[in-house]
Amino acid sequence: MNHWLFKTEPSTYSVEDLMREANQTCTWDGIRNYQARNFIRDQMEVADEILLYHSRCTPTAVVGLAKVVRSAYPDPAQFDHTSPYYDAKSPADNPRWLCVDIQFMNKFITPVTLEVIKKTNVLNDMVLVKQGRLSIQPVTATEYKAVVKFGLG
DNA sequence: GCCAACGTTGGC
DNA sequence: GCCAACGTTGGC
Repeated sequence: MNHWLFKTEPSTYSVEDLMREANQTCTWDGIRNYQARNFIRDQMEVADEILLYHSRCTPTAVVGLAKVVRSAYPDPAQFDHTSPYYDAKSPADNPRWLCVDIQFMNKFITPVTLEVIKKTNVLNDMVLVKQGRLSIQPVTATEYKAVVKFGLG
Protein backbone atom coordinates (compact mmCIF):
# COMPACT_ATOMS: atom_id res chain seq x y z
CA MET A 1 0.00 0.00 0.00
CA ASN A 2 1.16 3.50 -0.83
CA HIS A 3 0.73 6.69 1.14
CA TRP A 4 0.02 10.13 -0.28
CA LEU A 5 -0.43 13.75 0.62
CA PHE A 6 -3.22 15.72 -1.10
CA LYS A 7 -3.26 19.49 -0.89
CA THR A 8 -6.38 21.59 -0.91
CA GLU A 9 -7.16 25.20 -0.19
CA PRO A 10 -9.79 25.12 2.58
CA SER A 11 -11.49 28.22 1.14
CA THR A 12 -12.23 26.08 -1.94
CA TYR A 13 -12.64 22.61 -0.41
CA SER A 14 -11.81 21.60 3.15
CA VAL A 15 -11.71 18.42 5.21
CA GLU A 16 -14.99 19.61 6.76
CA ASP A 17 -16.52 19.73 3.27
CA LEU A 18 -15.43 16.13 2.70
CA MET A 19 -17.00 15.10 6.02
CA ARG A 20 -20.37 16.50 4.85
CA GLU A 21 -20.42 14.62 1.52
CA ALA A 22 -22.69 11.62 0.94
CA ASN A 23 -20.76 8.60 2.25
CA GLN A 24 -18.07 11.15 3.13
CA THR A 25 -16.72 10.44 -0.35
CA CYS A 26 -15.76 12.80 -3.17
CA THR A 27 -14.12 12.91 -6.57
CA TRP A 28 -10.67 14.49 -6.32
CA ASP A 29 -10.84 16.26 -9.67
CA GLY A 30 -9.05 19.22 -11.19
CA ILE A 31 -5.51 17.83 -10.97
CA ARG A 32 -3.73 19.57 -13.84
CA ASN A 33 -0.10 18.75 -13.23
CA TYR A 34 1.63 15.93 -15.10
CA GLN A 35 3.75 14.71 -12.21
CA ALA A 36 0.65 14.44 -10.02
CA ARG A 37 -1.28 12.81 -12.89
CA ASN A 38 1.44 10.19 -13.26
CA PHE A 39 1.30 9.30 -9.58
CA ILE A 40 -2.48 8.82 -9.92
CA ARG A 41 -2.12 6.78 -13.11
CA ASP A 42 0.84 4.58 -12.20
CA GLN A 43 0.82 4.09 -8.45
CA MET A 44 -2.44 4.99 -6.76
CA GLU A 45 -4.58 2.06 -5.65
CA VAL A 46 -7.78 1.46 -3.71
CA ALA A 47 -7.08 1.51 0.04
CA ASP A 48 -4.03 3.76 -0.27
CA GLU A 49 -4.05 6.20 2.64
CA ILE A 50 -3.93 9.96 2.27
CA LEU A 51 -2.82 12.87 4.42
CA LEU A 52 -5.15 15.81 3.74
CA TYR A 53 -3.25 19.09 3.80
CA HIS A 54 -4.70 22.60 3.95
CA SER A 55 -2.64 25.09 1.94
CA ARG A 56 -2.85 28.90 1.63
CA CYS A 57 -4.38 29.36 5.07
CA THR A 58 -3.31 29.90 8.67
CA PRO A 59 -1.79 27.67 9.71
CA THR A 60 -0.94 25.42 6.76
CA ALA A 61 -1.19 21.89 8.12
CA VAL A 62 -2.11 18.25 7.65
CA VAL A 63 -5.64 18.20 9.05
CA GLY A 64 -6.89 14.65 8.59
CA LEU A 65 -6.87 11.31 6.80
CA ALA A 66 -8.66 9.79 3.83
CA LYS A 67 -8.35 6.69 1.68
CA VAL A 68 -8.63 5.93 -2.02
CA VAL A 69 -11.95 4.20 -2.79
CA ARG A 70 -11.79 4.31 -6.60
CA SER A 71 -8.54 4.17 -8.57
CA ALA A 72 -7.64 6.28 -11.62
CA TYR A 73 -10.34 7.16 -14.16
CA PRO A 74 -10.75 10.08 -16.59
CA ASP A 75 -11.53 13.34 -14.79
CA PRO A 76 -15.03 14.34 -16.00
CA ALA A 77 -14.28 18.03 -15.39
CA GLN A 78 -11.84 18.17 -18.32
CA PHE A 79 -14.79 17.68 -20.74
CA ASP A 80 -17.21 19.99 -18.93
CA HIS A 81 -17.35 23.40 -20.64
CA THR A 82 -18.79 24.98 -17.51
CA SER A 83 -16.01 23.72 -15.23
CA PRO A 84 -12.96 25.81 -14.33
CA TYR A 85 -11.02 22.60 -14.99
CA TYR A 86 -12.26 22.28 -18.59
CA ASP A 87 -9.42 21.43 -21.01
CA ALA A 88 -10.25 21.97 -24.68
CA LYS A 89 -7.02 20.21 -25.70
CA SER A 90 -7.76 16.92 -23.96
CA PRO A 91 -8.78 14.28 -26.57
CA ALA A 92 -12.03 12.47 -25.69
CA ASP A 93 -10.55 9.15 -26.85
CA ASN A 94 -7.36 9.65 -24.85
CA PRO A 95 -8.13 11.78 -21.82
CA ARG A 96 -5.22 13.81 -20.55
CA TRP A 97 -6.32 14.11 -16.92
CA LEU A 98 -7.28 11.52 -14.31
CA CYS A 99 -8.91 11.59 -10.93
CA VAL A 100 -9.61 9.24 -8.03
CA ASP A 101 -12.42 9.04 -5.48
CA ILE A 102 -11.50 9.36 -1.83
CA GLN A 103 -13.34 8.76 1.43
CA PHE A 104 -12.88 10.60 4.70
CA MET A 105 -11.26 8.58 7.49
CA ASN A 106 -10.27 10.86 10.32
CA LYS A 107 -9.96 14.48 11.36
CA PHE A 108 -6.91 15.27 13.43
CA ILE A 109 -7.28 16.40 17.03
CA THR A 110 -4.09 18.38 16.50
CA PRO A 111 -3.38 19.62 12.96
CA VAL A 112 0.25 18.89 12.06
CA THR A 113 1.55 22.22 10.85
CA LEU A 114 4.17 22.80 8.21
CA GLU A 115 6.16 24.55 10.92
CA VAL A 116 6.23 21.35 13.02
CA ILE A 117 7.00 19.21 9.96
CA LYS A 118 10.01 21.40 9.16
CA LYS A 119 11.25 21.13 12.74
CA THR A 120 10.82 17.35 13.05
CA ASN A 121 13.72 15.17 11.97
CA VAL A 122 11.70 12.26 10.55
CA LEU A 123 9.45 14.68 8.63
CA ASN A 124 11.64 17.44 7.26
CA ASP A 125 12.63 15.42 4.19
CA MET A 126 9.00 15.14 3.09
CA VAL A 127 8.26 16.09 -0.53
CA LEU A 128 6.05 18.78 1.00
CA VAL A 129 9.17 20.55 2.26
CA LYS A 130 11.39 19.77 -0.73
CA GLN A 131 9.00 20.44 -3.60
CA GLY A 132 6.57 23.09 -2.50
CA ARG A 133 4.26 23.22 -5.50
CA LEU A 134 3.29 19.56 -6.01
CA SER A 135 -0.37 19.07 -5.08
CA ILE A 136 -0.31 15.25 -4.96
CA GLN A 137 2.82 13.68 -3.62
CA PRO A 138 4.12 10.39 -2.20
CA VAL A 139 4.68 9.99 1.54
CA THR A 140 6.80 7.22 3.05
CA ALA A 141 5.25 4.79 5.54
CA THR A 142 7.55 6.21 8.22
CA GLU A 143 6.46 9.78 7.49
CA TYR A 144 2.82 8.75 7.41
CA LYS A 145 3.01 7.02 10.78
CA ALA A 146 4.81 9.95 12.37
CA VAL A 147 2.26 12.50 11.10
CA VAL A 148 -0.66 10.33 12.25
CA LYS A 149 0.93 9.95 15.68
CA PHE A 150 1.20 13.73 16.02
CA GLY A 151 -2.28 14.32 14.65
CA LEU A 152 -4.22 11.77 16.66
CA GLY A 153 -1.92 11.54 19.66
C1' DG B 1 -2.00 40.50 -1.27
C1' DC B 2 2.89 39.97 -2.52
C1' DC B 3 6.09 37.63 -4.93
C1' DA B 4 9.56 33.69 -5.41
C1' DA B 5 9.63 29.39 -7.36
C1' DC B 6 8.59 26.66 -10.86
C1' DG B 7 5.65 24.34 -14.47
C1' DT B 8 3.82 25.17 -19.18
C1' DT B 9 3.44 27.24 -23.71
C1' DG B 10 4.74 28.50 -28.10
C1' DG B 11 7.76 31.12 -31.42
C1' DC B 12 11.71 30.36 -33.64
C1' DG C 1 14.39 21.32 -28.83
C1' DC C 2 15.68 25.81 -26.70
C1' DC C 3 14.28 29.21 -23.85
C1' DA C 4 11.71 33.66 -23.00
C1' DA C 5 7.33 34.82 -21.63
C1' DC C 6 3.64 33.70 -19.15
C1' DG C 7 0.58 31.62 -15.62
C1' DT C 8 -0.05 29.34 -11.21
C1' DT C 9 1.00 27.77 -6.63
C1' DG C 10 1.45 28.51 -2.01
C1' DG C 11 4.26 30.34 2.08
C1' DC C 12 4.51 34.32 4.30
